[in-house]
Amino acid sequence: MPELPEVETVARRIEKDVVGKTIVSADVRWARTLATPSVKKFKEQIKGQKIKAVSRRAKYIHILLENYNLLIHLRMSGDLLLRTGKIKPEKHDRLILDLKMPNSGISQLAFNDTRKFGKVWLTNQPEKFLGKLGPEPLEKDFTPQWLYENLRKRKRQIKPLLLDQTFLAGVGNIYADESLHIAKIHPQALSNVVTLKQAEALHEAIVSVLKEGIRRNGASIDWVYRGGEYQNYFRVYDREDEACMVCGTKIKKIIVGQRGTHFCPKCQKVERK
DNA sequence: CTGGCTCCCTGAATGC
DNA sequence: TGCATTCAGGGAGCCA
Repeated sequence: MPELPEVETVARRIEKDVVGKTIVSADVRWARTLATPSVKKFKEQIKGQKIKAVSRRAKYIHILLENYNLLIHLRMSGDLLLRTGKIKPEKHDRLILDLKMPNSGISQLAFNDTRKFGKVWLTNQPEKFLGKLGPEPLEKDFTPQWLYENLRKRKRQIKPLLLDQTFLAGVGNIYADESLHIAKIHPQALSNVVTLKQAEALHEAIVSVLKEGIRRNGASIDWVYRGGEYQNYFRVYDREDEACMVCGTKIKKIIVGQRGTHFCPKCQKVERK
């Protein structure tokens, strides 16, 4: 499921091929994919807009246009696909943008999303939707000290807190489980009793796991999101009853904050202080 | 402030 | 074999 590394991979993949092109028309194939504005306004506003840049913020893909910002959230099963020429839509295409260069033919940017959880925003106030997000884990302002202080400020189970996008941006279920295992912290440990040493270990684990995910083009789970390799390197995620790579104990799966959670009961003990 | 629950969806897995 | 049911999962919204 697209988390920071998968979204980064998708953004980098399309960037070269769309920057500089002009959106000549939009085919909205599933109206509820548009968070804002209405289908009618979306089509009017996006028509003729030139694509200036593609970047990522948290799990959003940010496509900068001349007068607007196109924000795309892939949620569970979304993907962006680039096609050359006039090709008929594929199953699960929810939005198709026809792109054109001055001296070349049509190409298409398709938002394909099996489960229809994904959302697209067209806005001139991107900060309205991105402003409440926490820091980027791969940027300079995410430091061990910041993590320590902010974990201590809250009193929550640590895993749901890592998944909270207003706390830290971009971490999802897979990378949270992987990070906590590397840092040897129980997913239900309370954030306010984490030690500086643990926070430092967690910081390093989050950064390394996200970088490794990006290096392997993300993780492909089941039939959702294709092309990544990171699923071959999972330590705990999707490894229930398999041996922990550190101590050999069977990995356990429990529900934490309504999310499937994988951890090693020996390496990741609950802290009681 | 926190946590729990529901909703949005489809396709794979499971049940009979 | 085939039909019906169950379930995962990111994030918003609601409630306690």
